[in-house]
Parts: sequence; structure tokens; C-alpha cells
Amino acid sequence: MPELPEVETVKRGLTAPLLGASLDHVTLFRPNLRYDFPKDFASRLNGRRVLSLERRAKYLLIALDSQDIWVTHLGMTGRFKVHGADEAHTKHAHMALHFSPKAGGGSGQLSYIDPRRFGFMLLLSPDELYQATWYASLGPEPLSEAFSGDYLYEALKTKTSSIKALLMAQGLVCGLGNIYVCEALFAAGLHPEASGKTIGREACHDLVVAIKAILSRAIEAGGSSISDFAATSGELGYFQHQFSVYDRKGCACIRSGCHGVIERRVHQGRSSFYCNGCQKI
DNA sequence: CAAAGCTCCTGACCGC
DNA sequence: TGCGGTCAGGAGCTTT
Repeated sequence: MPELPEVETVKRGLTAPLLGASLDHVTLFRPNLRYDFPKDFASRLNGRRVLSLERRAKYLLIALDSQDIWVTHLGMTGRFKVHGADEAHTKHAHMALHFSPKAGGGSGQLSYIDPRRFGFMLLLSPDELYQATWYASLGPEPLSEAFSGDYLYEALKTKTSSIKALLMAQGLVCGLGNIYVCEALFAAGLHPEASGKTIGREACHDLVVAIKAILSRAIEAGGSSISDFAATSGELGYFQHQFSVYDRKGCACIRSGCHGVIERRVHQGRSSFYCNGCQKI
């Protein structure tokens, strides 16, 4: 399930083949993912050149020389795969794109594969993107300086929702999903159901440090490969082997001196994993 | 307005 | 072995 480190891994993997490349021919194998593909999607991509690839939150932003920005969200199981131009597409491939790399050397193919189809793609002008409510309401990037302990403390002090729900909502800080929120809350010693406004300034500082550290380590590891995530080369990330709590129900807490056990509990339809010894409300 | 609930989808997994 | 039921989960939308 792609969160910030997985999308960052995809962006880095796509940059070498796609930056400066010409998009020669787009084929859609169905009319929609989570939403319909944009009207004229293929014709607006065909013949364009890629000017830049960026990531914002969990969105991949590919700027084209037509001024359009091709926005992709990978949802739960979306992934891009770069492969040979003649290679047949696999099951659940919903889009294929033949491209000519900037450096020459023939052509390649980019496939978008998404079994559950929770992903989606948009094609927007910069104004449309920046003015879109969903985009404008994204919180700061967690790895930016704007995301500080003081910022988090000020943002939390009026919130009654649980810290877990707040961190996952994208408006306070973006890019986090269930896995990295569970891991960060463990690292900071905070209970997932603790109300936002009960978290003090020092704990906010610790939490910010934990979030930045975990995301950085996960990016270095090429993300976490659970569910279907893989890099564009097909290579798997390996951060899932470093989880402290996620999917470790019943395991002993790894924190030295803690004799707690990892519990799994569902709140708000999402599973939380936390240590019953060192993560107190 | 804030917060909680619902919804989309299909592969994996479980119990019988 | 096969079948049906349940679950996972991002984020926009709806309801409270």
C-alpha cells in the first residue's frame, strides 16, 4: 500500500527512463480506475515530452510540455512497471504507454497495474491543480522544515480526534498512511487513540523526529513491499523487514526494558498495531 | 465546522 | 479441493 516512501521510490524509478522522454502512444484497457480516466487522456499525452517528475504527498506529478500535469495516485495496489516495448502486458494492467527515452536507444513501455483499482489519474493545468480543494488542503511535507514539533503542537492543541486519525487525514501532515503512522507512534511512545490535544509540546517534538526518521529509513530501503508494491523495475522494497509493530500482533515489544506485547485493534475501520506496555494514552 | 461512517475493489486468507 | 465469508485500506463523499 503505497505511502510517501513508496511513491518517492516510484518517482525516482521513473525519472531515469521518463525525464525528457517523448510519450509516443498511450493505450487504455478500460475506461476507469477509481474514477474515469480524463476525457481525451490518451490524445493529450500522445506526442508530449516529459519536463519533470515530482511527488507531493502520495501523488506523483508528471509535468508535460503541453503545460498539462499528469497526476497519479496509486491507491492501494497501483504500480508502474517499465519494460520492453514489445513485452505483453500482465493481468490488471489498465494502461500502457510506449515512450522514447531522451537518450535514445529505442523505445520502452510503461504499464500501470492496479488489481483493486483504488488508484486514479488526472490531467490538469497548473492552475487547476493548485486551486483544487484536495490539493490545496494537503498539509506540509513531513520531511520539510515546515513540519516541526512546534507546528504539530499548535495544530493538535484544539483537536479532539485521535492522533492516529489526525496523522492519516493528510491535512495536518501529508504522505502518511496506516503503516508509517503505526511505526511512528510506537517510536514516539504514543498510544494511537490518544486525543490530539492531550499531546504535549515535547511529545510532539519526539513524534516529528520519529516520523522523519522512519520515512527517511523507508525511502532508503526502497519502501515497504506488502500487498503488491514493487519499484518500477519490479524490485521489492525491504523496509517491511524493519517494522516494529505493524503486522506483528502477539510479538514481544522490541523496546529494551519493555515487557509489553504488540496488540492489534481496529479503530475507525483501520487496524492499529501498538505495544500495550510502552504506548500509553 | 468537526468528526465519524460509508464506499469503491479484488486477492489473500480462513474455516469447513 | 473447493467454496463462501471476511478483511485490507486511501481518501472523497455523506451523514451526524
